Amino acid sequence: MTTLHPSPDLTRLARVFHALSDETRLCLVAMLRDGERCVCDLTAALDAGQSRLSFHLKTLKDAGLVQDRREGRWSYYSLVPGAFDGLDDAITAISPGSAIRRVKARCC
Amino acid sequence: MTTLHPSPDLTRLARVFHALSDETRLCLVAMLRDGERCVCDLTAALDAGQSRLSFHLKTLKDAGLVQDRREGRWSYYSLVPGAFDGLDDAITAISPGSAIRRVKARCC
DNA sequence: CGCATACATCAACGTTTCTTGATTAAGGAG
DNA sequence: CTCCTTAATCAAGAAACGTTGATGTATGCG
Repeated sequence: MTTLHPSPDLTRLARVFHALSDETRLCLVAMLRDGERCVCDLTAALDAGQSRLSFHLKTLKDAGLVQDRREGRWSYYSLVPGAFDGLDDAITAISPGSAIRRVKARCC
Repeated sequence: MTTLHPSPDLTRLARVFHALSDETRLCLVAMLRDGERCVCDLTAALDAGQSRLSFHLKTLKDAGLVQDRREGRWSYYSLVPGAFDGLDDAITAISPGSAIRRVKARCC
């Protein structure tokens, strides 16, 4: 769940890439690189509507890239440790030599 | 154009990720890892409609991930050398320490 | 308690993306 | 030239996506 290494499942990989395929979400990831942030900070920094960010944060969360933590009235988001490690490897893994064989039966 | 290193422009990065956010396209990338392939081979291997693959190949091409070459009646597609290098770096680059500052003025 | 804040969720809408089948263009075989 | 093949492109429709404003749900303050 935290790293892409073990099972470069195509569906999951596609979802991760989809999560990263939006500028707003890339900005969110960028900000979270600094560390944990509450939604209000992100909203202020990005000058974006609250429900809009909520939507994008959910997308990132569903892709397993960020996690949230409630504290009082605030939600704090942060990057899932290691979630970005091995993205290159995952791509490389989509190759005849490795996990692709399983996939091939299904799609290639 | 071939590598992501020099300018981790958010728009371009988002487009690359979008190109990789589809299972069919990930399969295509996987097959092209083996080397150059003509469209008819890809169509046969993926058991997909011709115009469908043409669409996805165009998407990958527009993102700068694959290139094509005409030879007689056939079109041969292959991965753009180095296009996948530095994807990790690009993600890392979306961080407060580096190019993000330029971006921040625009979006963060 | 009532009220304000922080955030998620929903509903509606416009936009983009993907799929399918038809058409078009260009190459080669006869 | 005619016909077949390969593949790009187009047009139409379906599905997914992203935005906005409204509503819902906690939490905390007075």
